[in-house]
Amino acid sequence: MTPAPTIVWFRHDLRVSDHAALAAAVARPGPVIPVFIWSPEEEGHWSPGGATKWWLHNSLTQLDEQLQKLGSRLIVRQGPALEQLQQLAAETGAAAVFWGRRYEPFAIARDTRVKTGLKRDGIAAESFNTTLLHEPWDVSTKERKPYQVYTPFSKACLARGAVEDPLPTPKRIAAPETWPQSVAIDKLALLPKLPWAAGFTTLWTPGEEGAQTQLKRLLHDVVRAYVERRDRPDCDGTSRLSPHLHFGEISAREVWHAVRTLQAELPKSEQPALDGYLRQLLWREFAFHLLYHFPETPEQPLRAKFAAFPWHDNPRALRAWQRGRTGYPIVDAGMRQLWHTGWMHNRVRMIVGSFLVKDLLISWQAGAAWFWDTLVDADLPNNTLGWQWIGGCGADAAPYFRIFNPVSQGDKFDPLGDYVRRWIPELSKLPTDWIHHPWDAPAEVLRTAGVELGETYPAPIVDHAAARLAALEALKSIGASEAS
DNA sequence: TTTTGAGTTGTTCGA
DNA sequence: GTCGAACAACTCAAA
Repeated sequence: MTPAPTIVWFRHDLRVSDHAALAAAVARPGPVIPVFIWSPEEEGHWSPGGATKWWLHNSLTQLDEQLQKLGSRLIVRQGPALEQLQQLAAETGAAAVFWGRRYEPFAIARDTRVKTGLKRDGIAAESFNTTLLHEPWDVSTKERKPYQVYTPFSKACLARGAVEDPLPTPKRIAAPETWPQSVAIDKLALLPKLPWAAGFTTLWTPGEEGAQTQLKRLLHDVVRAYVERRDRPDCDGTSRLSPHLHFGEISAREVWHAVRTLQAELPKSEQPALDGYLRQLLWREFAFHLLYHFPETPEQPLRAKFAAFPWHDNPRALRAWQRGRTGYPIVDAGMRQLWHTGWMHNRVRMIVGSFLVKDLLISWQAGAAWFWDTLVDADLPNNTLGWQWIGGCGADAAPYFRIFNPVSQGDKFDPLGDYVRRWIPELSKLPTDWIHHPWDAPAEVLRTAGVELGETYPAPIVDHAAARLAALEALKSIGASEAS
C-alpha cells in the first residue's frame, strides 16, 4: 500500500523556498498535494480588494510554475476552506493537512474551525510559521504582556537571538498517481473586468522569482543607501518588497538573513547602515504582534477615547482625496501613484493619511478601506498599524499635535518636485519654487506653465492652516492629550 | 509598589 | 536661512 498523501494548504505563503509546511509534508513518505482555496467570504470585512486580486491571480500562476519545476502542481479550489479540504482529503485519501499560520482574527477563527473539523474526521492538521521572524506569543514584556511601544518590542526581538535559518527548497515534490480536480485560475475571475491594472505589469512581477529579483536589487542597489534615500519618493530607494512579503512569495526570514549576511561581510563602519532596513522588517513584526493581541483594531481605535472623535462625513472631499484632486500637489501625486501602480511610497502614505484624517477630518477607517482596495500590498496588520498611527489613536501613535504640512513635506522630501511632476502632468511645467504650492505662484508664472487653478488643476479644497487649527480643536474635544 | 526614563517618521514661532 | 524651544501630558516598560 502506498503511503497516504499530505495536503499543503497555501495561503499567504505562495512560495516553495523556506516553507515550513511544505518542507514538513515533503519529509513524509507519501505524495504531496499543494492546494490553494479561494474563499473571500471567509475573510470577514477584509476580502481582497481589486489590486490584491490582480496580484493574487499572477502569484498563483507563478506558484503553479514553481511547483511544476519540482514535479508537482497547484490544485485550486473555491468555497469554504473546511469543506474543500474535507472533500480533497476524501478524494485523495490524504491523512494530513499542513499550512502556514495567518494572524488576522477572522483567519484565526476559521483556521481553528478547520483544525477541529479535520481532526474530527481523523485527519492530522498542523500549522507552521511561514510568515514571521518571531511568533506574536513569543515576544512579551517582563509582565508577560504584549508590547505597545515599538522600541522595546524591537529590542525584545533582537534579544531573542539569531533568527532561525531559512529552510532549503525541496529538491523534488512527490506527486500523487492521479491529481484531484482543480479549478483553472482564470475561473476565479480575479483580474479586473476593465483593464485598469495594465500599467501594473511594467512595475511589478508577482511571484517567487519576482520576489527574488527584488531581494537582489535590495542587496546590491538599495540597502546601503536605505537610510538616506528611503524617505524620498522621487528616488527609487525603497525595497519594494511589500507585496511579495504580504503574499509570502519570499519569507521575512530569508530577507532578514540575506541582509544580515551582507552586513557581516561589510567593514565594521558600514554595518550600522543596514540596521535601518532591518528595523523596517521589525515594524512588520510589530504590526502582526499588535493585530494578534488587539484583534479589534482593524475597526476600532486602540485608544478608546477616539471612538468619540467627531469625524466628518464628507463624500465629496473623500472622493477628491481618492482621485488625487485635493489641490495639494504632494497629496494628489501620491493618490495618483496609488491609483496607477497599486502602490505608494511610504513617506507619501503618511502625508496623504495625515491630510485625510487631520485636514479633512475624515475617519482613518475610510482611508484604510481605500488603501485596502487599491494597494497591491494591502496587508491587514500593516494597514491597521499605519492608519491608527497617523490617526493618533493607535499603539505608539504620533502625538496629537503632529499634523503634517503638505507643503513643507513636499519641499523636504521631493525637493526638486520630480515626484509631483511625474504624477501630475498638468503641473509638469511649473518651476520648482512653486511646485508644492501653486496657489502662491504669480499669475505670470502660472500662465507660462499652462496652469489655471480651478480649471487645469484644482484649487486647494481646504486651507491647511485653518484645517490644522480645526483638527487641534477636534482633538481637544475628545481630550486626546489626556489618558485614554 | 513606586519611580524613572523614554517614546519612528512634525510644525510653528521667535530669536 | 537656521536654530532651539514649545507644543502636553501620558503611557509604557523596566528597574
